[in-house]
Amino acid sequence: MSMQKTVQNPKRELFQQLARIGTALSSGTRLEFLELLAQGERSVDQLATMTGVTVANTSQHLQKLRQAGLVAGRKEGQYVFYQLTGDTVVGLLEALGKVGEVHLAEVERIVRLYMTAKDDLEPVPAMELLDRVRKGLVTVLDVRPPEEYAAGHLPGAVNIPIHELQKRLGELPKRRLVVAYCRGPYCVMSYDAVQFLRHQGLKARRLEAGLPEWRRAGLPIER
Amino acid sequence: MSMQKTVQNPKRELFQQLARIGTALSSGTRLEFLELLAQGERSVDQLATMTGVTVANTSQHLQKLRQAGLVAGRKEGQYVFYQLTGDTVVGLLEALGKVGEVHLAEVERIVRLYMTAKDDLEPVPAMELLDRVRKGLVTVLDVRPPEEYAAGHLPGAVNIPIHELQKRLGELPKRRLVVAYCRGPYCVMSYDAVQFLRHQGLKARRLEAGLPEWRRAGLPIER
DNA sequence: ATATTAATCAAGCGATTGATTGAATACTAG
DNA sequence: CTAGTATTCAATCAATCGCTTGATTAATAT
Repeated sequence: MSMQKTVQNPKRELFQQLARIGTALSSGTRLEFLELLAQGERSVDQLATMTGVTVANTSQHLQKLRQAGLVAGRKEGQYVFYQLTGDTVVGLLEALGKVGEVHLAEVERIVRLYMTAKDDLEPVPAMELLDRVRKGLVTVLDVRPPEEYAAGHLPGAVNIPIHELQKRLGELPKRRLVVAYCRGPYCVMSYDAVQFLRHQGLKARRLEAGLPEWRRAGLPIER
Repeated sequence: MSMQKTVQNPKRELFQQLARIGTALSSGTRLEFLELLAQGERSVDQLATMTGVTVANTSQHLQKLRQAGLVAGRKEGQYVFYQLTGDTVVGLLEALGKVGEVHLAEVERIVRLYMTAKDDLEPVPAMELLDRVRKGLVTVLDVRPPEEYAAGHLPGAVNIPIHELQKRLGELPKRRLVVAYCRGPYCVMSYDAVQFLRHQGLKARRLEAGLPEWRRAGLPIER
């Protein structure tokens, strides 16, 4: 009943505040929203339909994320577009994923199971790629939907959404190395693309990071 | 009532698992434990007395952290010593703090209020320091308790706990630059030390990171 | 105006959380 | 063995969480 704002230990108060961010990360659904928002801004019902979550529910989740300072909303017409508040948030998600892969057996299992064997599809480090692209030694393939590609993509990247890969196979070089990427470390599309291309006899590898990580690393982006 | 393990979308399952880590970070008390454990391993009641939390409560928190894969326990005699499972966890805490400082107004306020004006006590980047230490241009001051110093410290660092700083002031050079550090970005001791030393007419600055961040960056450590 | 669509608000539900308390295990010292 | 200590387990309770439902507030279109 007492509403006294006990001015406690400042450090404790600080951790209490940081814990609000932790709470924001404590729901799988919210993490899913964050990963989608890492690709660019989205409206509420875009997020709702993409995840299959109720609109009202989506709205509430977004408000929790906003209270934690992770996202910000921008009203345009009757739409409200949300986006991440900065690259530090992408860094936080990266760190979270890294810890999960290393220290949570269950996560490691899922990654290994569904993201196709990592050993077989060894990824390309981001730094290495830039050089090779400049020298024209590799073709960079963006397998995301055209809207996401339009909002920003790797320099010189070709955009062929994963579903059109089969019929547009001719656009890719037969001998040169193709490096595929998509949304991030947990985006399955680039895994599938590499697997498919290899099956077609092409030389294909996967980019280690997705676009958000690429941008966060301060590497150039094309529009 | 139904306990069916709905084999849903693998990505959803993955985020569900990562959310467990988020849940572990959703309590200020647990974050406090994590920060303490970043200094080195601690027994349950060490942590309990350091934070003023009940032993039983501490034990339960630690178990949640363990279930999230963030800490691991090692039994020795009648004690159980807990420690972080790896440097990735330190990285996660760093990322969390960074997001908080940048995007949570409340955190920024607390840091500015209690951690003493940042502008006035501009910190030294870690990389810069290593060079200057090798050249003998600066004195590195570790203001943590002797036990923590013994468990690992910066190369060539002098250990003078914050409480003994006044009476052992003679051990520090009057003209040379003194760089103080302690546990991490939210450790107030190094701020206080710098403020005190400056008041005594010495040249003093603060190290940006604490020991955990230093170690995580792969920089050398002395024992 | 009326209807439509996007987003939020408000109330209610079962499930989970953080903390307390007291008992139950371990291990050590005498 | 007994006494003491460190840790965990088990039960409890208020508070919070995630989600659903239905109403409400905006902006757009007819």
